[in-house]
Amino acid sequence: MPIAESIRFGGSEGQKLDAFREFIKERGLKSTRQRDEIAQWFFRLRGHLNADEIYREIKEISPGIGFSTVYRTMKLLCDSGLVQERHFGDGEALYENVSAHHDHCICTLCGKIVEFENDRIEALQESVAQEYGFRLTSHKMELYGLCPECAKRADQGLTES
Amino acid sequence: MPIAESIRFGGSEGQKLDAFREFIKERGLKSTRQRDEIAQWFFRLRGHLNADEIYREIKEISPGIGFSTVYRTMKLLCDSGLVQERHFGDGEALYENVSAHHDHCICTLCGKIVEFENDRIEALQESVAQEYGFRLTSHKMELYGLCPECAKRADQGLTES
DNA sequence: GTGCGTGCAAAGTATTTGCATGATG
DNA sequence: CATCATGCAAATACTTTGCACGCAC
Repeated sequence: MPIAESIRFGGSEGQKLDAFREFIKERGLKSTRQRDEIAQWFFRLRGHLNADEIYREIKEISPGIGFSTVYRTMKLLCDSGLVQERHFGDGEALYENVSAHHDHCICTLCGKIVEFENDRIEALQESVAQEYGFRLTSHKMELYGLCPECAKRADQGLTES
Repeated sequence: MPIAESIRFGGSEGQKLDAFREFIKERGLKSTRQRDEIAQWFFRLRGHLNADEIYREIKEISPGIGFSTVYRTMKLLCDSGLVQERHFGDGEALYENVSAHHDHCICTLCGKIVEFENDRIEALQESVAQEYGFRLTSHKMELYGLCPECAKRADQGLTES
């Protein structure tokens, strides 16, 4: 176990940065200014960003940086287990920090994303996996529908048509 | 409710084709040979196909067909609610017939996909959605891990390294 | 110094769009 | 016969790769 579970799930930014540096060293890779800057900045975030958003933000900190470095570093971060890549709806990759297990509720109208956790669902997932002999490593659960605001708006809209 | 739920979930191919034609008429669109051929052929399938696989298969039936027609028709089928688009792992779109609600267990080594249903999980999803005021329309749940064969192979492999 | 990392540009994928022609209601 | 659909090619969006130079170990 190269990176302690306790750090991977919910460690502070500093711990995560250390864990990432350690991961890099273990692989015989090199610690660079760009990798540090992206990682340090990203670990502070909450939410889901695509590659372009990350690139535009990180360019403020690290002006000369290239798009490929962002992709390569995000891939490294995913390999380290500290960050996860997601694909909601369309095929664009969104990155988020791995914290505790959590899943997503996504509004199909306004795109709002609510995160939630449910231990009973997790337990049932494990039992389903056992039933098929699968050894689980991760999961994704996405609930799609209308958020309270959009649902209300949709109901009001119904009276017009 | 333009298309009856009973047809959308688990109707026969013929019922689905009728439902699709009706959907097209409702939208003021036109019924064409290509749309019928793609729909009729696709409704008979089970499993998950990408656009390229669909294109290559449908070309056997409908030689002159274009890639764009496949994409446009699959999008129409998704709009009709009879087919669903999925993105497992990477960002490629996979299409599948909507049957009963079911979810997926995916082997991260060999790519095997097992489908399953679990009413208790569905019920919990509904209660989570209520908690946040969401009105659910659909969901995706994917469990990632090693299938029995790959898990066994991985265990044996461990003794070598 | 060696080898990996970087930034750029170019190449790859997967998907969408513009347009002239053809088919449908 | 007006409108929508088709097939092609070009365009787009997102991501990866090749390469020359630079930096970390």
